[in-house]
Amino acid sequence: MASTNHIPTREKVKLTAQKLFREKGYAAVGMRELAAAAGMRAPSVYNHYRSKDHILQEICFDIAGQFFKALDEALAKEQKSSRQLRAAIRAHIDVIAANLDSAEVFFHEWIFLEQPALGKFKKMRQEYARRFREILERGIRKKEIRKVNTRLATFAIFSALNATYEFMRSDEKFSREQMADELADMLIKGLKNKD
Amino acid sequence: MASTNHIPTREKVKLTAQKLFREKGYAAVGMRELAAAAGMRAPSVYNHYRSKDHILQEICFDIAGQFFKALDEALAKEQKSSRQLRAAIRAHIDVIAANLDSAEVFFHEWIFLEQPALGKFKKMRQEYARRFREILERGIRKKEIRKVNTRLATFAIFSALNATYEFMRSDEKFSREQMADELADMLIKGLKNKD
DNA sequence: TTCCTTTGCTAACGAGTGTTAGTTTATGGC
DNA sequence: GCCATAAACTAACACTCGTTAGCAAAGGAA
Repeated sequence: MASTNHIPTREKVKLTAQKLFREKGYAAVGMRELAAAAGMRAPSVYNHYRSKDHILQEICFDIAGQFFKALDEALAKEQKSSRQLRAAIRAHIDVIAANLDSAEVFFHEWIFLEQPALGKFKKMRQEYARRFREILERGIRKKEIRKVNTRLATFAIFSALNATYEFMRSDEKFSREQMADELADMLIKGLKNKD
Repeated sequence: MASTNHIPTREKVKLTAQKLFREKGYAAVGMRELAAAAGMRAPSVYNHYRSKDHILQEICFDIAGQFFKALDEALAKEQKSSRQLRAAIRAHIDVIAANLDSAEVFFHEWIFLEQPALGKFKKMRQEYARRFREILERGIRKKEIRKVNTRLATFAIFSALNATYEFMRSDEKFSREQMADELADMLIKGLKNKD
């Protein structure tokens, strides 16, 4: 039975889960709470999802797919490394902005995934990071980017980017484009004044 | 009864909690599991801590105090803004490095604090961020730092710094000093090559 | 050694957990 | 309208949760 908002019930469960998991943490949200927030009783959720873990899996892997897709598309448009870096940053932020709740779940709650999905997810995270690192390494080889520890830099870039959800929640006066540009500037040009 | 390692039992409970809360998340670690890992039964923990929440409080507020202390000491030694920023970054990383487990609990698990501790903690976070932002704003006024959105920059800096625990766990070949310097360089000078 | 306090234990409480099984209701197709 | 299926429900299972109460053991001081 589709809900009254024309959102399919399964989708509603997922959206509700994203929100609650993000607000309270996966482990602290029970199926009864989730079901009630979605407008049903807990056992009904099992008509749509096999288990609580499967909800988490779908949330995490869906948005992971979006990050990869956005990155691929962004990289396909640019050749120069610092431009690629900027485009990658932009792509990453766009995905976060379009999926605030699930992005937060993706960043924080994946540790609760059960095997074998957990192992698969870890590999995906590593692969995505590797692609960012490649951009940096290419840029270093071409002398476009300073010689840095690319592993450390990748960690720093990701965490800076991944915290943008907090900023997005607190200040809506920024367009995505502006924020992406400012962040990219900060990371690429640094904070020090050149005057 | 002090444990056989000459670590007071209460301290052992705390260290164990830090580790488990960080590994599995506060909500997913039960008192029975925590007690067993500390070498006792769950009800015995209540001889040392009033509640599970009080353990979390002590973890969070203790390290918060360390962050503030380290920051104050670092700022007292420097006057120039970009040097202050570097010192602040260094101080922050030092605290993380010395308290890997509790730092992670501090970053991720504070949302589980119960009121009124939660409200108090949020204020502390904001105050700490405000101090960083002040460094940036002072530097901008003195033209030492580029004109940036200081709120966004503070978010980015913090998250970049706060993710260093992940890097510290994965690669021990770096000294703290080196890592602090490289991160500070990345944030202050940026990634782009000036050659 | 004795006594008191602290700290460990066992047993249990009242509450919550994810999920299954079976029944009832709603929906969609003919 | 009828029928089959999907999706909602209730009841309940087996388990876990944080914690209290009371007893036992250990440690420290006199």
